[in-house]
Formats: sequence, structure tokens, C-alpha cells
Amino acid sequence: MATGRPPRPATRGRGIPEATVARLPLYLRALTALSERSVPTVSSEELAGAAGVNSAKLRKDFSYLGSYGTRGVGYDVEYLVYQISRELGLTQDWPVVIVGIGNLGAALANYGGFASRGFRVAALMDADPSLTGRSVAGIEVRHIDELETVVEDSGVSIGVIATPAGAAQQVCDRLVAAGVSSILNFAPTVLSVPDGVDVRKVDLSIELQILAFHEQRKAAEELSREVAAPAAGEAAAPAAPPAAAPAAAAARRGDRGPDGDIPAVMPA
Amino acid sequence: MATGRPPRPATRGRGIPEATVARLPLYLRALTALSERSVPTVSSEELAGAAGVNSAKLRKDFSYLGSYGTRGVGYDVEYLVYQISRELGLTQDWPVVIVGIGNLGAALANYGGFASRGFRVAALMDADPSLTGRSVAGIEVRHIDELETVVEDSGVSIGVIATPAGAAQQVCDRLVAAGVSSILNFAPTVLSVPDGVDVRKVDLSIELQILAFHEQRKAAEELSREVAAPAAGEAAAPAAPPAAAPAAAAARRGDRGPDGDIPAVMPA
DNA sequence: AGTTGTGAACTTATTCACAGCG
DNA sequence: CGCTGTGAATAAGTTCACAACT
Repeated sequence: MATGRPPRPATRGRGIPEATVARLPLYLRALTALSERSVPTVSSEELAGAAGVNSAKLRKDFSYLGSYGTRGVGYDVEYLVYQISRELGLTQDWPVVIVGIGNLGAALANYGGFASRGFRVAALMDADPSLTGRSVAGIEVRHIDELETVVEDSGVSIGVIATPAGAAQQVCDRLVAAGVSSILNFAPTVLSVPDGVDVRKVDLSIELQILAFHEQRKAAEELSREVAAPAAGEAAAPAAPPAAAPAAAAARRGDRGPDGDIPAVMPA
Repeated sequence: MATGRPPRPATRGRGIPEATVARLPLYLRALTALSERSVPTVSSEELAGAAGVNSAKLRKDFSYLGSYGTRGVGYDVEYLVYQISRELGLTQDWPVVIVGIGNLGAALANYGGFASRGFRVAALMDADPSLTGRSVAGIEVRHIDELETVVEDSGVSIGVIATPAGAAQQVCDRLVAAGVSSILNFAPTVLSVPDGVDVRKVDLSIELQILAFHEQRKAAEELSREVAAPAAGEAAAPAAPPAAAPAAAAARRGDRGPDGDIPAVMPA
């Protein structure tokens, strides 16, 4: 199959697939819950159940980290917690700066899971002078002008952007220039960053739109099933779907005029 | 997830790949921005740039919707906006209920992008009686006991959970029982739902952990490059990476005691 | 007996590259 | 000539199913 040219020499030694990396935090959370209940070992089946994935996938994921299980027994909870934490880089401390202290920024600052493992809010920053000096979640809000100082002094390498969309790219540029190389973006904009900087985005409106798509599809299917109503009973009704609400047959309009605007602004 | 043998006969007629669906909102946002600037047409190249994807992918994505472009010219902005909106189900109205009005819930309620297209906050709900009656973002907070009534009366089919982790499953069950079939979950828990209900999750802590993984990897690579320093110059240095901050060589510890807890609680 | 670890089969997604059309 | 639309090639991710090990 190989075309001759190594299509990418693969990352040194272990190259953990991105999809696996994205699931490790999920496993870690489930394992931590078990650990708190002092459960000593879990099988892939049990753990998979708790994490909401299937067991084959989980085993394959773990196989990328190494052989940490015991055949016939399962995985040692404490040991796995440690291995995954290490793999994710959570055995070290990550100072984080949050920019934009509106409702969302405040929610993030107050977020308990933040501090609990590896992450520490090094600073809160906002452009609004009336906010600076005020304390949110026990941390003083500082003016955005101090951003470079804060990043350097605290060795921040992860930045969280919770500003309105209009300010996001600007803030991003400053973060990157100051040395931040990972960004979590809550503003509904595509950020452009230089090579070597990672951006992840969290976007409410995108998630809702994806849900709407499926919701619409469900409604359409239900409709076509009713219409086509193919008498012959299917073998064994699934028994599951509650099929409760009659899905409000809301008026359906073609469009809503030429001034549509999705992007809008963030809470700030 | 039909238990039956047929591996899934493919969705009726057009089956738009999930990955494509997830990108449509991105395209839509970029298109809307163009529309506001009264740009009449775009090429796949330009639009792809604005949406942060590559043009081949964009064209392939659009090809699942139909042939909406003009060869040699590009895509008509207004027309595409309409087609994508329709495909996503945004030409109809989606009443949404938000449960859990803490910092996060309030941020969501205030979120401008919410109302702007298709989505309408039908109700805010919280279990805390001291909140009920108060107004957030111009909407009165109602007590969670009214959930079933609200869902039925407003024909809500999308619910947003912004409660602490401990309450999420309970709230989810009530939403589903009341007839909600799409859920956007901000609580750091795996929700279990019956077949036919869609759940999407937004999880700060997971995103941060993924960033930490890559951040750690970058630091390790940089380190090994310095150490191995293979004299012989590579052909054409990439020129890109700014390699700014010296990545605070924080103390690295093995673990931090047996009481680790990631899940923690949400802002509420 | 019970459960992991993993090749192999399969599915989904991305990218290439160019024919086809305006 | 330029740009879309798409088959074909490649890559990534998932699931199967079972040998290997405790």
C-alpha cells in the first residue's frame, strides 16, 4: 500500500490518535469517580459503560498508552488514573489566563473543575476599566494592558478567550505574541493563529444548530412514517422511545428577510 | 441504533455525513458575514478561508446539499445562506429551555446568538426558590417544578442543562419524560438517554485537558530538539514557529495524593 | 473462566486531481 | 480560462472477533 513516501513519519515513538486523546479526559473522570469510591479495579466493560463508549474502543484507546491492564482481571484504578493524568500532562501545573470577564468569563472563573486538577487561574483580565480591581471568584480582575506582564510573570501557556466576537482576534494576537501557545476560544469567530499554536473552540450556537438539524430530521422521519404507515408490524418493537410530545407543528417559514445574522455578539 | 441486523440501510435519500453537518454552521456564519457586507458571490477558496477549512472539503460538503454553485463563478451568497439554513432547520423556530441559572445559565440566557436565528429562549428554570421570579436577560426565572408545563405549553424540543453535575441526570430524565428530544449538556457528566434522544456536550475541562496534552507534547518536542541538536542543518527552516516564551519549567510532580477529583461541580 | 490486547475488516472522513461546465 | 463538482486514492477511526495471558 505504501506509496514509497512515508506519508508522515509518525510522531516519535507513540503517536496517540487525536480521537483517543479527546476521550482520555472522559475516562479519567470516570476513573476518578471510581477512585473516590475506593473501587480497586475495573473491567473495560464497566469503565466503558461509565464513560459512555463501547468497550472495544476503550481497550484500543488504552492500548496506545501501553499495556496497563491485567488479563482476566481488568485495570487498576489508581494506576490508570496516574497514567492517564501523566499522558495528558496533568501531573504538572498549568497556569491559565481568562480574558473577558462577562457572565461567561465569570462562570469560567467560578468553575470548580478548573482548579481541581492541573489548571490554575493565574489571572482574569478585561478591557473594561470599571471591572478592574473588582474581585471575581476570589481573583482580582486586571486590565488587559497587563496581559503581557501576566503571561510572562506567571508562565502562562494556555489562554481562554471569553470576549465578544469582535475583540477575539485582537486578544488572540496579543496572547500569542506574549507567548501563549494554546487557546480555548468561546467567542463565535474563527481565529487565525501562526503554526504551532493550538486553538480549540467551544461554540454554543454551533452545537444548537447541529441539534436542530437532527431534531428536524427526526420530525421529518416521524412524519413520513405516519404518512406511509406500512401496516405490516415490524418484528419486536424497540420499546424504548417514549414518543411523548407531539412536536409542536410550528409554523414553518421560508426565510426571515435579508438581515439575517447568526454571529451576533457574545455575552461579554 | 437499531438492534436489528441491517447495518443501517442508510438514511432515506440524502444522508449528509455527520462531519459535514458539524461544519454547516461554520459556513453559515461566514456567509452571513459576507451577506451583511452585501457581497454577492464567493468562491469556494474564499469562503473556505473565512471558515477556516480547506476548499476541497468545503466543496465536497456542499455537494451533499446539491449543486448550488456556478462553475467559473462561485456561490451566490444569499442563496447559499438560505439553503444551509433550511438544511439545518433554522427556517423554523426552536423554543429552548435553559435549566440551571447560575453564572453559566445567565451567560447563555444573555447570549445574543441565541435569539438571532431560529432559537428562542422559551424559559429559564432553576431549583433554587430564591431565584424564581427574578428576571435574567429580560426573562423570568421559573421554578423547576413547572418544567413539564413549560415544555408542553411552548412545544420545547431542545433543552439546555447548565446545572451542577449532580443534578444533571435528574434534570435530563425530566426533560426527556416531558418530551424534549435534543439536549445540550454543559454539566461535566455523561448523560444516559433513551434511543431517539440526541445529546451534545460542551465541557470546559475536557477541552483544557486536550490542550494540555498538546502543550505538553510541544514542550517535550522542543526539549528533545534542543538536546539532540543534530548539527546538520535541515533543508529550509520552516520559518514559522515564533518560539516565544521559555515555557515555565514548572516543578513536575508524580501525583498529588489520592483525593484527586476532576469532575467537581459546575458553577451552578 | 474471564478479560485484555490487537490484527484485520469495515466504516467514515479527508484530500487529490481533473473532467465538465459556464 | 476559472471554478465547481466528484470519482478515486488516502487517511483516520471504529468495530469485530479471537488468540494470549492471568
